[in-house]
Amino acid sequence: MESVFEIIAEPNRRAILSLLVSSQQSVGEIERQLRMPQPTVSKHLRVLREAGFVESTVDAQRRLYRLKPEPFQEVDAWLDQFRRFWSDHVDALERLLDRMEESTATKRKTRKRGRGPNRERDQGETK
Amino acid sequence: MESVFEIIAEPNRRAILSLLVSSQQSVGEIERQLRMPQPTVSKHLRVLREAGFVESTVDAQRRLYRLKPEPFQEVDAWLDQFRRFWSDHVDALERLLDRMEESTATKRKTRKRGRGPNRERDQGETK
DNA sequence: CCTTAATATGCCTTGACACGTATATACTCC
DNA sequence: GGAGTATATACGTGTCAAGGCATATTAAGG
Repeated sequence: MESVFEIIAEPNRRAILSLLVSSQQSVGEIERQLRMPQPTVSKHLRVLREAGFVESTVDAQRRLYRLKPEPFQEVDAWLDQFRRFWSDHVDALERLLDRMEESTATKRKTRKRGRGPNRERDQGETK
Repeated sequence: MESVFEIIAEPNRRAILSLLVSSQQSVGEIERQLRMPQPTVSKHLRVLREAGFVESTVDAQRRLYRLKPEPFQEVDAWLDQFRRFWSDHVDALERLLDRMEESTATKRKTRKRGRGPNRERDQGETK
């Protein structure tokens, strides 16, 4: 189970991670909310912990699990190389929409610019 | 092979995707650069194509593969729910560094704010 | 202590998928 | 149209990880 990508490939693990966004949770709480057998939860948590996605503290017989940021940043870093590329496309789409608006004389001034970082544009190839 | 996450879980596929960032490539070029057997390349390309990561056009007997943006955006969208969380941590780290700088009287004024979007801060729990 | 609750671990089975090797398909050029 | 090149597909095999079920571990509380 090498990479962070293999870790998040598993749907149940993604579900657990999403659950933990709101706040830390005990194994039992996760078990109940996701309706999955307790051993399954524990095993996935183990994988997630060893991969650095979560950490746990002890509260009596409970263990409280919470997220850790690093692995997510790693995924984000990988995505980064593709951001330039895909914002080119978003921009092309926006330009297209702009032209359509213009010609239809639809009066919307500002469109919220998308979530793409690396906004140093201009380097054609909108093939 | 349901989700985009399973697709990018495979190292060779990630390698192919990274290759295609620079420009479109033929199967043979990928094969040579990554030193992997041609059937392997073709199979991975098939998976990537069916998942919408790449598309191909025909150039005589060659097929040129290039990236498509949508699946990457999907991954990015998933990451989004965690960004708030992890930028909290980055911010905490930055505050820490700021304090250290202050006390050591080190004279660096502006630190480049990290790559974290969703910069609507303030909602503690930097436990 | 013994019981109950909460969580972890072990073992087994099963299915998915990556790979290798062989072969099929498609296109080009002489 | 036959040889050569580029790419796709088919099939058999091995590996690995997820799930189910049973059981071990640890803590709490009477």
